[in-house]
Amino acid sequence: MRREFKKKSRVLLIDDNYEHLAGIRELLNLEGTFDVVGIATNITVGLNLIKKYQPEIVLLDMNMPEKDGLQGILEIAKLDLGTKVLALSGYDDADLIFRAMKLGAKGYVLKTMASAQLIYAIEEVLNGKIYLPLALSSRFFEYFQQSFRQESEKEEVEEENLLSYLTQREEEVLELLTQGITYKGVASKLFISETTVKTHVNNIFQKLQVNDRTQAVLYAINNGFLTKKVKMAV
Amino acid sequence: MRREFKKKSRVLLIDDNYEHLAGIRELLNLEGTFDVVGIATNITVGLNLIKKYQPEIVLLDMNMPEKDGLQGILEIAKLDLGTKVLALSGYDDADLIFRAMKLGAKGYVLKTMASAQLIYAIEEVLNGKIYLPLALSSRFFEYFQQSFRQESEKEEVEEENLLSYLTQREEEVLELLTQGITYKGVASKLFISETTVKTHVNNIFQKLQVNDRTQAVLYAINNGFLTKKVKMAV
DNA sequence: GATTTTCTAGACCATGTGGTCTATATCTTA
DNA sequence: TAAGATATAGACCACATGGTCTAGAAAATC
Repeated sequence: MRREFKKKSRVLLIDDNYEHLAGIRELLNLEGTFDVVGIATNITVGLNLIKKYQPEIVLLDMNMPEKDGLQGILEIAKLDLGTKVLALSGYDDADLIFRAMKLGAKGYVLKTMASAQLIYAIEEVLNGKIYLPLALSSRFFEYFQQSFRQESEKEEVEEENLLSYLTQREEEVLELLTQGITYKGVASKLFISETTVKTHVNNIFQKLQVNDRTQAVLYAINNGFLTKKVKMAV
Repeated sequence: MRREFKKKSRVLLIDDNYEHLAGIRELLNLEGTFDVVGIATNITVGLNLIKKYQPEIVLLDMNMPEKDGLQGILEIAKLDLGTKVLALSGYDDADLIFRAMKLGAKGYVLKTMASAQLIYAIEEVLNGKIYLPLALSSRFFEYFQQSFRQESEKEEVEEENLLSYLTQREEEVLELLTQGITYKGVASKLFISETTVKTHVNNIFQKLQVNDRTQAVLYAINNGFLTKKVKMAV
């Protein structure tokens, strides 16, 4: 590894708990491969220090008063300095983990974890990897899958909606309507007369309980008529 | 643990490679805590065996000809027997991992991994956990974050779209159009005359380069006019 | 202060849209 | 075989919609 010949990695710490802050600084200094370029007890100060010292990685506490950690991740990203964020938290709140990762945190570790694991996490992140301990990734995935389950359940319910009463031909017509095509256009696309299209459209309106094409299109979109084909294409 | 007093867990294997199938069966039988109730070299047969033997867990190969593994996950879920699926694959394809997890796989392991790790994965999944080895979860998260990054970049681009040329009043009118309201309705809602509404609408059409309200509404929806307010509220 | 933009609103007209009713051929289902 | 659903299509009518042009008042910008 010959890490000792490498330049030390610049690290910045943001945590509203000063004790904890000092503890981590101590730990990282002892490790010897890190250079703690700054510490801050709130986001605003932290952002200024980041701009000033351009650390490679920021250890960011998630549970802070005022501007919370999620906001912090966003704002650090906005600086566009390529700063990596390793989220720190006292709790393994699935929602928080999910959102932090979604916003681009490179990792998420619990404060209760062994210091060796923290060091390891930092190194992994510095090496360009994303690090989430097994216990947390497990929580993350439960949340992740649950959100998709809810989505698909909602979709199933939606399949029992008014759209299901449409005949195949009516669906074809509706699909063209959702592209903003006129009667004439639909007629020529489906090789039927304009009046036939009108008949279909009128039947669609009655089945969807709407009065005009705009409402029909809106109903279709809101009830997954279009997305069904695109979305979740396995 | 006293695992030896527990009932053996019913396991089913699906993999188009019979050699591999037999190998895993051997491994699990040696382990002693599993009861391999069936093996199949394709999804269709596998589904029938699942219905028959109702295994607690299915080890499902992702890379199969014809019906692929993702389809398999979906169809096993549709059986609604609470069968847990542990995905097996030869490659750490991020997209495949992402989609498998999205569809509800309880875990994902590589065929190249040590057998002890496979056993561990199976046990974790049987215990109701979701198991993704660090290397794979790392790949998953890269993919996951990238998809969100693209999404937000796309949104930023979209803010530079034709919608931005609309005046405030025109936006108000458009918003009402997206609710399927007529000229008359818009006029009374905004306390202006119907002809004024028409003027606004015509201006909107020109700015959005469309010919009718349906297309305008579609443009608005597709370009985040409505969702912008709701979506991604951190 | 002059210019531009925005919001307002009218007139006129062609055409698209929606409502209703009738009707035939085909196909499915009871 | 009769009944029902579906796809087709015509006629007629009222009105909503879209295109174009003109124009005044207010606000913003230069």
